Amino acid sequence: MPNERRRKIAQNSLLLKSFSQEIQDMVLSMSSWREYDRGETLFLQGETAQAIHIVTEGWVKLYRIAPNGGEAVVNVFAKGESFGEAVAFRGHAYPVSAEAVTACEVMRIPSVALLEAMRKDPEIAVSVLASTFAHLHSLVSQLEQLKAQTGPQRVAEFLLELCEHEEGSCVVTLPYDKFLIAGRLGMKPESLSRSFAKLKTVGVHIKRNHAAIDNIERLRDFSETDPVEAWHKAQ
Amino acid sequence: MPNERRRKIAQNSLLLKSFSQEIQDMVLSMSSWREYDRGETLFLQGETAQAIHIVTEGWVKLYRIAPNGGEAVVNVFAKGESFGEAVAFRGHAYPVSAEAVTACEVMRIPSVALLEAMRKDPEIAVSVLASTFAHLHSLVSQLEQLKAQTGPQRVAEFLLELCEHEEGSCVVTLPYDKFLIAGRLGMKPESLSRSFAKLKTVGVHIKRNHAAIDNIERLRDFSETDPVEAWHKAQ
DNA sequence: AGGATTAAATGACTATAGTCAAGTTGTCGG
DNA sequence: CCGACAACTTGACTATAGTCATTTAATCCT
Repeated sequence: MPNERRRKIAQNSLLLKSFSQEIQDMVLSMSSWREYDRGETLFLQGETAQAIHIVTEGWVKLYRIAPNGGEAVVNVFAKGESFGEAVAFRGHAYPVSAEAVTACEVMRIPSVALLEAMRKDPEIAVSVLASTFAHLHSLVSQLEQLKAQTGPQRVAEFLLELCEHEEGSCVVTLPYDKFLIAGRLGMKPESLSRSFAKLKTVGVHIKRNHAAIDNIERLRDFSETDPVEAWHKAQ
Repeated sequence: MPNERRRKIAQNSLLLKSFSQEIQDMVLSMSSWREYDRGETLFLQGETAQAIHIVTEGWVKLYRIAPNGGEAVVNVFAKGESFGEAVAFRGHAYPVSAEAVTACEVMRIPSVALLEAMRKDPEIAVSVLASTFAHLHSLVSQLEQLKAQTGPQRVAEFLLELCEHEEGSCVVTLPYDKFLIAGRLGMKPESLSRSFAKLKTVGVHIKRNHAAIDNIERLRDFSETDPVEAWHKAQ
């Protein structure tokens, strides 16, 4: 039975937050919950999905191993985020594998719980769709970044997403190790390191797992500039 | 009011095919339908979605313009495919723009039609999720390809998806022009051209808009091999 | 059929990112 | 405080893909 802190985080997730109190309680009472060590596997691609997951602590990565052996990080989820909605609902095979990248806590909502909730209130389906749409949107953004931006620009955008503010300067904490950030951005750790070095010219300084951004607008400008211009600026 | 041919195609779409006859009729009676010339815009990113689209003839591309001006083709849809489910349902802004890449016919299902259908039969939501999941899955595959495969390997995979069979030889028709194929695969037309040239060494020959594949298994082998090995093979 | 227009292929060159190897820094346990 | 280990950075080199210019081929239009 989930404790209070976990309940709260799960209830605030995009998936559950618009449910009525009653349905939230029902769903949560059917859910189980587990801790994972760093590096542990939650599920593998090809397994049949029977549950939706909500991260209540730590970070979980979804990745895919291509037939040629290459790993592609599809997404990394933080506390309060859910994944696997659309798959679990249909009982399909997972198209990705999931692994704990830090020690973490994950809530597991059996798909039958949601199907039952949906029967009580068809509006539930709209919430599930909303979560799924958020994932869809995030994938579309990633595709855009990979196809239309250079490495340093993707890194800039990644940092900007971590910023709380829209302007001025700030210091952000890198949420997970650089190896994983590189994977998430579709590059090798060495390239990430070189991208960071290039960003020095637009006022970004990396120290341990913190990035100091002198001027957020300047960084945004860099990420939104044409690659060839950006190159001149970074000289 | 949709004619018979269009009805049939729409009814066979992943979105509508599992609906009961009655609900299909209701949804279709609320739908409208339009022809577009090549190059015409169906909608632009940022517009509010109020309908789901089903292609009943021709090809439609979804693309996104990055802030730096780069275009990223997110997907290209053929006859019988639907898009925009998750967005329309929520009334969000489209995250992508849509354009006719050939002259085409598109059916427009207002989201209210589906919401009403869902109220009659909550199982409808499962169909919508199924379609959405298919899109999600396709995006995940694309990400994997971009992150973990070389250009020629992506082209090989693209050709394999067009094949009807699993083995032997075959001739496939390139569904749209090379400029668009290049965009879909995240490369420039010149690179696509060079990729085709490399695929000659694994028995692929391009003539006009047809690709002759001598041996499907050999091509699959190429697309699934480690990039460095693939390089030696293609020498 | 023939010239005009567009699509595609090729060549030369550059940039961007990957690879491999060596160095640096930081962390943790004793 | 020191050594061992891991994470990260840097350097040299290579490959892969992008850019720009040019050639070749295909299509269109009277």
